[in-house]
Amino acid sequence: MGIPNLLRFMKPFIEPVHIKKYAGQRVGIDAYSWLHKGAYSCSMELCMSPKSAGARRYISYFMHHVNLLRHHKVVPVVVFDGGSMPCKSATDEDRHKKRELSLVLGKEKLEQGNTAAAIDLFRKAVQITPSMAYQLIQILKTEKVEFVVAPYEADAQLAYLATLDADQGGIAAVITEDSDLIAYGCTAIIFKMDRFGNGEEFIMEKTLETVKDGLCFQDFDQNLFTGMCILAGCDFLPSVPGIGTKRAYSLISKHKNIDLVLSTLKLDKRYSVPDDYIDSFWKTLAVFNHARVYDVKSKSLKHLKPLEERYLNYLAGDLDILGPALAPSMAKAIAEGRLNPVTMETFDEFSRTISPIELIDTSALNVANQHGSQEILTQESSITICSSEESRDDSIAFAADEITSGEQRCNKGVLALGKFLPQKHSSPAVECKEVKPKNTPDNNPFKKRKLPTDQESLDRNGVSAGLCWPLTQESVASIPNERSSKRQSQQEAFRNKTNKNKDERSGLLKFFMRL
DNA sequence: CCGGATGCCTCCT
DNA sequence: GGCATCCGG
Repeated sequence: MGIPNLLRFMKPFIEPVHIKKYAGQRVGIDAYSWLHKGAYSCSMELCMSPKSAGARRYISYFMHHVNLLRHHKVVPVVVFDGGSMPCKSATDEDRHKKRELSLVLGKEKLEQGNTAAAIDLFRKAVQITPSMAYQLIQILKTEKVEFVVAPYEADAQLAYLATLDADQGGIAAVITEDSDLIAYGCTAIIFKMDRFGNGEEFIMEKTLETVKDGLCFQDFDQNLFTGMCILAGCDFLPSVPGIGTKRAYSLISKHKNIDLVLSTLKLDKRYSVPDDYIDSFWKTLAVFNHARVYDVKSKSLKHLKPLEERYLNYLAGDLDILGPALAPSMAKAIAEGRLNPVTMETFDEFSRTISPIELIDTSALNVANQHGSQEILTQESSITICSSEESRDDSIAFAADEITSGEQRCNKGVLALGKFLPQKHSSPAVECKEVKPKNTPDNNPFKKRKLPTDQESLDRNGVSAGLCWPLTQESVASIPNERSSKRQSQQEAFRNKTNKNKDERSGLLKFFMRL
């Protein structure tokens, strides 16, 4: 849901822009926003006959926008969400249930012959599945459009790419609908881009130095800015009741210090601050600062902003709030769209019934040919993820999940795959079919804090509760050594938890050692 | 004035 | 996901 009202609040710093401003540059695309809008045009088909040609109109929509960018000599870099996408938070759970209800009601209406009402309900039932993303990826590959599947949040991946130079695979701006990009400190964002290339632009640097409409961020650094966003409420942590963007801004603006803001808030009798709020706040800030992203160069996971080794050790047992680490082979497979980041399944080739070329309509192809893949290829992008060498990937596909099969991906199983996965290949090959991922890892435990419905997640929260936060600038400088024994036991607990899932994992391990 | 809850819209014609 | 609107503190 992003940060409620943040865009409206930031309106004075958002200006009209046309995409041609970025001619000759690389621009990142939050795939979810175009997928969702595109799906709206074929919601009924997606609900009733997901494998029909009509159900792929969302791909035409997407490619139209891609080709619009190419037409203006902008190089698109498409970024998909990775783990934990379908079961993000409690509110997502609610939405999911509402969508399922709409689907059922829609089918009823259709049977009754009330098409108009049915269409209305199907629109409310639209969901973006990994399968849809996978099908789009096949087209992006044939069209030589660069893409990457983020290990977790696409937003974090986009913010990371925005920090890199173009020759390192970086992007000059991000196209999205999601205000979270602001919280991640993304340098340049284009919101609400329409099919003609008009949008609204947010530039972080400009915002931090301009005074407008009584708003002034001149004394804000990135942490204060992100802190303001977290206070106003975000997907990871709901705001203290009564606090929205304006009060968040006032508080940060007044104290210019997060510790002070939090302690002031805690003492203020007008608000009831949950006991674990301050703790959670710092964790959330750590997620926005150090989220796991995929580094194309090293083909492994990195942190959005570097997390120094000593902090890594310090946080050892608690790093799962960033989502489990993934072995490079796995991170790579996810990033390249070969592995379903939610279920961790690869697939069987039989699940894919349509060849990529059949998925795209001819009009899209014509436009593509006009503006040409050629020029895109000649653009220097030393890091093109989807290279032709991977044509073998065409035989692999996401399991063709129906639009209705949400809950199987919303797995309550707790499994930290992460740092205990082997980093080297060494073992005999194992058939894909032996990969048994039914009990899939829950990718972002921190988010699950919002819905601690099962005992395991409660246990885990119990474990995290005793950890060594916060990571304020002050406290980071003086990490206490005396906590080492505590840390040790936490690590041990973590290890035990991981071992418990060893068997479930072994199939996966064997498979990935082969990669 | 401020924040929160609610309900409608995103496609394309 | 956003946005407009109305309502309650």
